[in-house]
Amino acid sequence: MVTIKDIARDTGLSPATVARALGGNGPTRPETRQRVHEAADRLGYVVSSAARSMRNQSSDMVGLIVPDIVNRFYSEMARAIAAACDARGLHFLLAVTDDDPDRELRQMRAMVAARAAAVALVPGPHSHRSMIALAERQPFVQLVRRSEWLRSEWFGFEEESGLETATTHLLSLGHRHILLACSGDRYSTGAARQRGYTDALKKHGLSVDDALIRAGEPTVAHGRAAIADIPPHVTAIITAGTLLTEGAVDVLTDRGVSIPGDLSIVGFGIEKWLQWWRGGMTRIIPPVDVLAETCAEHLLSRIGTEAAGYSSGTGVIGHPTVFEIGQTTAPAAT
Amino acid sequence: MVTIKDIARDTGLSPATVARALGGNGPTRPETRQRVHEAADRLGYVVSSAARSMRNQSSDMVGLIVPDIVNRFYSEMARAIAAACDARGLHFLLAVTDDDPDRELRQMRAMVAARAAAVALVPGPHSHRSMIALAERQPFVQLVRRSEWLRSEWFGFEEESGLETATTHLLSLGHRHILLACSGDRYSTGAARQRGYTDALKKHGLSVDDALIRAGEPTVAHGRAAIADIPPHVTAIITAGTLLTEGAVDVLTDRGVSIPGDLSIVGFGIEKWLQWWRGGMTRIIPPVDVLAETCAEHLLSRIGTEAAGYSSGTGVIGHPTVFEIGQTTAPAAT
DNA sequence: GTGAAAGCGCTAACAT
DNA sequence: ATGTTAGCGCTTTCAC
Repeated sequence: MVTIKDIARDTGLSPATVARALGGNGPTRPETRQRVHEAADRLGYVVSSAARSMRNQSSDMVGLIVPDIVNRFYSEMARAIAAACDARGLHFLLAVTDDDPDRELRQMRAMVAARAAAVALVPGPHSHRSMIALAERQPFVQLVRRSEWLRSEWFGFEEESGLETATTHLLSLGHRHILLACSGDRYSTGAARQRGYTDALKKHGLSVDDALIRAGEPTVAHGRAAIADIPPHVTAIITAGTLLTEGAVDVLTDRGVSIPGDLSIVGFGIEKWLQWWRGGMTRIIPPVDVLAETCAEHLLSRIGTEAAGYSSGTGVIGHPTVFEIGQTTAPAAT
Repeated sequence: MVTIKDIARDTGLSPATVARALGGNGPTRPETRQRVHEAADRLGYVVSSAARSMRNQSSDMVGLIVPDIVNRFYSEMARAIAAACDARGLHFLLAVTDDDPDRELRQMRAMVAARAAAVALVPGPHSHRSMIALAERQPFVQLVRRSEWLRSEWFGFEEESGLETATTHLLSLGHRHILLACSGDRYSTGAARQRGYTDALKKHGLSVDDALIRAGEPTVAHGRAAIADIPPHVTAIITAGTLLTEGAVDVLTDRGVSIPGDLSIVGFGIEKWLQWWRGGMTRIIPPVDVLAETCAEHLLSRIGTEAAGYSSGTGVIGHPTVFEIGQTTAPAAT
């Protein structure tokens, strides 16, 4: 391994001077700098970020912990944070939890072990209590979902109003029995979306039929399962999640259900295909790119400030979702 | 920052004993280990991976450098590598290049600076020459695309035969003027896909019309541009890339082109919606999940072996693609 | 403008 | 089974 010492030996300078020449910190004659850089290139020198962060007591890594990097929701976050990091000379530590609390904890420990400059987390269900102490050790934000224990800023969406709008749309079309596929209340998003749905029903003076709330994991599999049996009086469904929408569409396509003739459907997501499916799906669109940008900026701006800079009441930013009416919802048959 | 020294002071032991108790390496009395762990938990100790990698002359980081993490092609790779890392107690450094050679080089330097245990790269166009030396410093593989300069193992797809199959399919349906949207030959995949297309034409004794090969960047924008003007005698198109397919579908939907009545189309990709679009798109499917798995296993298995373990002729693994015939291709009008 | 020296936190070698 | 010591590569005083 080529070190600063090797360059010092090669150029006949001291390690200190070499470091200054390379880092551009202290004073160095331009000629010296030249000579040092030439030697560094020739010998193939690359700094050791381990040594540097040891000395500096901080690294240039920013961490992101997500349930699933294939999900576009989260890969957009990764893209935005990676871009923001690159612009600032920071680097990017990605961790995937698969919504497993143990894995989540391991990854959070790894972030602390790496002395990450900042960490963003999409918390899974039942986060371990020891996450709290780990989160306090650097600037930290929660994304999309919010754990009740973790005191931190949060960047997410106004899930309730999104679902309320969607539900109201169906009610105004005359639908009275609306099936909701969503994630369970162990996920803050699942809970919020259920609230939005039930609130809309209550505002219209309707009672909530618990059998029509199909809560489960936010997966394609649950999307399928949630509509495996649709009671005959149901005339509309809402799939309140990207993967749930995908699973439901898969089943509906297989069955050859006529949309919106037999059934109205409101989907959820940002994927382009939603606007191509059956002439364009009526859907809830979380503006993920905006959120990702906002959050990346904020998180990185907090680097260097005190870690636990969170004062309760601040920094809870719910971004509104967009509701787009397409061809998959129509008045209920009378 | 709580260090081993603090635990040593707290327990009245020496730093070395504490390290042994925590790491489980050297011999320690169970009772001592107990005491040390209790103190570590109480004080909130988390090991410094910087210090550890400095001492060990190696880190527990595995790097992946991709053009675009939102592209499912690459997020699948990330998922597979992240999972494989987690299973082995390694961690995951992700870098995004946006197909910018400068950014690619910066990210590769960062990997070397972090003394990554292994690195996988999806090379962009015109990789810098200095990538060569950086690649040699740890186990290294190329993914999907292949740079001619970089000597390393490669995991990708049999792009040529995939395109040849697709083109032959259209030829056998009687199409004689087939437009190809693809990436330029600065991308190894673009070049290979073009070869597959022209080979098929030549085998059928047809000449290649260069005006029908629309090469550009692998982006949605180019997918749109490539079919902005379709010459009247063209009866079929192939969009040889995921984002190109997306862009083309967007335009075709806007224009209300009848598929396959007016035009046959062969797409490319793994996304679920391809099988929903117009009753299922005829398409080339690269089995990305298999490739990702294979590559992750291989890369991690090489950790600890000599870095430049590449002998020419070895390790060029092109995985076959799948060709699925859907509802978007039909016999050419006569 | 340059050099000498110290120390970041950890662990392995060696001594007890 | 535990303690002592040294050093990984870098940067930052502090001298000169």
